[in-house]
Amino acid sequence: MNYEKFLTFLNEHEETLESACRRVYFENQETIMIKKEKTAVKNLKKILDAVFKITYEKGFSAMTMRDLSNESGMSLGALYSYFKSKEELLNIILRQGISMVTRVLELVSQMHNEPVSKLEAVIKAHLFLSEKARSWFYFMFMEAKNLNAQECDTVLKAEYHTEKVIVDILKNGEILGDLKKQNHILTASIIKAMQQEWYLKRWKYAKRKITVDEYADYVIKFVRSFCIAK
Amino acid sequence: MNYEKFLTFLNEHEETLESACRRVYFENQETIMIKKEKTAVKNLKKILDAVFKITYEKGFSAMTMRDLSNESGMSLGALYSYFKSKEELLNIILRQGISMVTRVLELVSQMHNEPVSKLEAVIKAHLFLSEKARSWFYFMFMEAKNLNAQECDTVLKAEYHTEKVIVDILKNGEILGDLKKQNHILTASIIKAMQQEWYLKRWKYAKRKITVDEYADYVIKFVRSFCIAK
DNA sequence: GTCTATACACAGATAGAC
DNA sequence: GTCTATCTGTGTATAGAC
Repeated sequence: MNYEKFLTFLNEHEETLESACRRVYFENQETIMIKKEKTAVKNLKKILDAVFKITYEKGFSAMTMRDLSNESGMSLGALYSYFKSKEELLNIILRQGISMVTRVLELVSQMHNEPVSKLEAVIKAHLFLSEKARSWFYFMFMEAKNLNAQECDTVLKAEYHTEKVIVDILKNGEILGDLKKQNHILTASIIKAMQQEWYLKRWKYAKRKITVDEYADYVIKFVRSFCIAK
Repeated sequence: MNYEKFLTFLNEHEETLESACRRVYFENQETIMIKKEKTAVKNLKKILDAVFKITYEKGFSAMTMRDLSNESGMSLGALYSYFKSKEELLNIILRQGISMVTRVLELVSQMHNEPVSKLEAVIKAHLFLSEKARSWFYFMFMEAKNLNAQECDTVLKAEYHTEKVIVDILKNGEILGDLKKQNHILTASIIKAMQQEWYLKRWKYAKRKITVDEYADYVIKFVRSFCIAK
């Protein structure tokens, strides 16, 4: 699997950015006051793009509603018919981001049985997804801590869930004898750290013209050298 | 080297949190309106502790001066005799943090010659320092992007500098035949990612009772399995 | 050196015209 | 559905008493 093939895979499974906006619309129909789906989805996309852009530069809490109005090209009043407070906007984006990651990893995970290929597939899928939706990933990482207690718990569960996906593969591979005996939690954490590096320091790799395929292959080599049984 | 020995090492080289505050005082004497060193250093420590605590919970830009006043136990007026704006406070903390990291890594780097032991020493020193000054590291990572262009450049240079320390060791080790032929920049980036993981997800390891010594040893094992020539 | 009181700007959010 | 105008609370920063 490389990045290009992964994009095709995402399209086939209705996991584009546009369908993410459609999900946001359907899951928040009580608060979104717009009736026409097409209008709502189109504007939600404009809003999200603007949020990601501004937040990348100054963070969500420093972003003012007037900033968002200018960047999205919509008026203050119009914005407030898509969410009822700035805080709710934050929650909506984070919740949808988490469910997107979970869905995709689940899909990929079910496509493989053998531990080594499953491990590689899951690592690559996460990297490729973070490349495709990099502003979303960056946003989730940087803004998750600014949530209220309840929403914060949702994020924590997601963190543990993606970790557990890796841990389970490592455990199973150890039993089958394909993978070395190791501390599963520490290995999984380190793998997650390598994945995070990609979307947190995207600018560095862009500047050095390192592609996501090159980075992914290097991570896999690194992980293999430590995990594979001899 | 373990964490306890590293703390002794820091004390011997005047790299405590208190001396960091003293440096802040001496390097900003034009803007700090307090004359008595002892008073200034004591209050700067209170201010920094309060900034780190509040910022960890809600981020720097969401921290109000009133929050800082309450948490530090100093009045608004008093705070403004230690820095002339909230933005300047941010700059001061980031600049001092960067110079602390640079100094310590330089010190440790000069104590070793042989590539493998030098690599391990530098990796561990960074991890141990981030453990000792974890709020400072967390703050630097999360708030660096909210700087103006000039200050932002300082941070970038620091990022490249710490990366270069590792790259140089890898190159030298390759020449001497101790380390494998590899992409030095990618390996260094991945090592940095593992170091970041420790201070960014400190709560996770605290909850699981994983100590910095355990984490450091695991990182070293991981790196050795990939880097050492056979 | 530190405090309280306050200036003044700007934030989030809403009402009501179109 | 979207706009403009505006309310009201809260932000940073300062002035001047102690």
